Amino acid sequence: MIYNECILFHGLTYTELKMLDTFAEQKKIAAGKYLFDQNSPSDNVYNVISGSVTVERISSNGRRQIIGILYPGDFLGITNSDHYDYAVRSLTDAELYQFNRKRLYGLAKEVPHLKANIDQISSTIFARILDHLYILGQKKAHERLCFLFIQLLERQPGATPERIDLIVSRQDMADYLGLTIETVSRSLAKLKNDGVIAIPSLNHLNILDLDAVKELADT
Amino acid sequence: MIYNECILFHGLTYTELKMLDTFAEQKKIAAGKYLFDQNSPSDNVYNVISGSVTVERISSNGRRQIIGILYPGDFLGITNSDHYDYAVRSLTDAELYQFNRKRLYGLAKEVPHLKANIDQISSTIFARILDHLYILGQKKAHERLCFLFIQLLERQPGATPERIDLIVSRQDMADYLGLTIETVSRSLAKLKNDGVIAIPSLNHLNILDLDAVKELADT
DNA sequence: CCCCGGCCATGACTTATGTCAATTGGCAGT
DNA sequence: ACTGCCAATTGACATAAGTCATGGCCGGGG
Repeated sequence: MIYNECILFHGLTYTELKMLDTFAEQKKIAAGKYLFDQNSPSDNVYNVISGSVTVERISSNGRRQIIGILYPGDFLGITNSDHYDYAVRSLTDAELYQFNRKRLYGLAKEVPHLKANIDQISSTIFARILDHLYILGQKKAHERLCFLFIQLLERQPGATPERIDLIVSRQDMADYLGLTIETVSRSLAKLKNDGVIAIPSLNHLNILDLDAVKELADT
Repeated sequence: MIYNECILFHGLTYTELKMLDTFAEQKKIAAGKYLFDQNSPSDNVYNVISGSVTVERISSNGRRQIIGILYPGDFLGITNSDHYDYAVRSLTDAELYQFNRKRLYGLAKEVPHLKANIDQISSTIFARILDHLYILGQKKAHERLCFLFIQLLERQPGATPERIDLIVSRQDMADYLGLTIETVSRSLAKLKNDGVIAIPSLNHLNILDLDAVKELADT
């Protein structure tokens, strides 16, 4: 059990942690690979240790919606269904902890603290999805981008307003925000012209006017 | 305890049901009224008994996003947070069961079956939100409308393809689908012209080509 | 060092959706 | 039956976003 700061483990006894450990596995995945596909059986719950992954849904006609961008500490695969209704792809080389779902849920029945932690995680995910839903329904392109910036700033390790590493491609931004890549490009240009942000290099974002970004992103 | 078919109660003993009953109250609410406002303390969990309500989020600048349309049997207010991050408004006169949230969750700790039922409900809500998110990110106006039609058809009591009562106004449709009322009107006209649907009167929908609607709505 | 290929940016144009305003249509109350 | 009201439709127009095409930039492999 090398990753102990995880919310899943809060308040558990040493014995309980040891039991978790019996069905936890460490998993590595290369950048751009899929951890699992949409509709595959929901055998495991994962916890991101390092790197970054996206949760995405692809429809029969090829349109893709990115549902979430996950960082170390984040969970995925928590569901009551017997299959995932999304796929998970790595943005970077990534390491994850993999827990057998059935056994994790079984243990959670015995250990109230563990169950409470899982519920807390679900609740956080739900709140994020609601924000995202609102953004997609009501916001214009440049506002959606600001929403993304705030997400990156708040959640990406090491991010500061002065420097945020854009590990997502323009296409990923588009798929996360329900836009096309060209609209993303143009909206970035607009925000640059307005002096709200700067993009010193392709994959570096500098938020010049944080208040403006927050205002535009506001849910 | 007059409403016994509810999923929340599946598998509970008579004694357990009696305990639930001690903190359940029946609540009536007139059409168009708010059951609670956004950011109000999350004191209760509700179960819709009759009528229909919407879950909605309104931002500081006045834009409104309807997150869900709920029917008898549906739950709302399930959260781990101490406040709701949405408001609930009735579309029709409605009756609901109100459960004190703290006491319900307390009982759920004692009664694993009850906890499992709550988890099942949360899971269903989550799946719906994911579909909705995808629709808002990727679909055109007339496709979004078809998505709504399928929702109504599947969930509204008494709905058949030949006759669906539109208890939602055009504005509600717009706010649910992230569109304007005019676009809703025009997209309805388009679907009528294409022979996919008919609207015999303002609030009655007749799906003429169900396959086409399903195809357009597909998530 | 140079070339190639994958992103990204940008321009020109199209289209979907939003905005504003006028009109219609149904319904309730008199 | 008339009136007034509210919701929905429709038209004319504006604008945001999508589409298609081109060219630039940068990094990796030869």
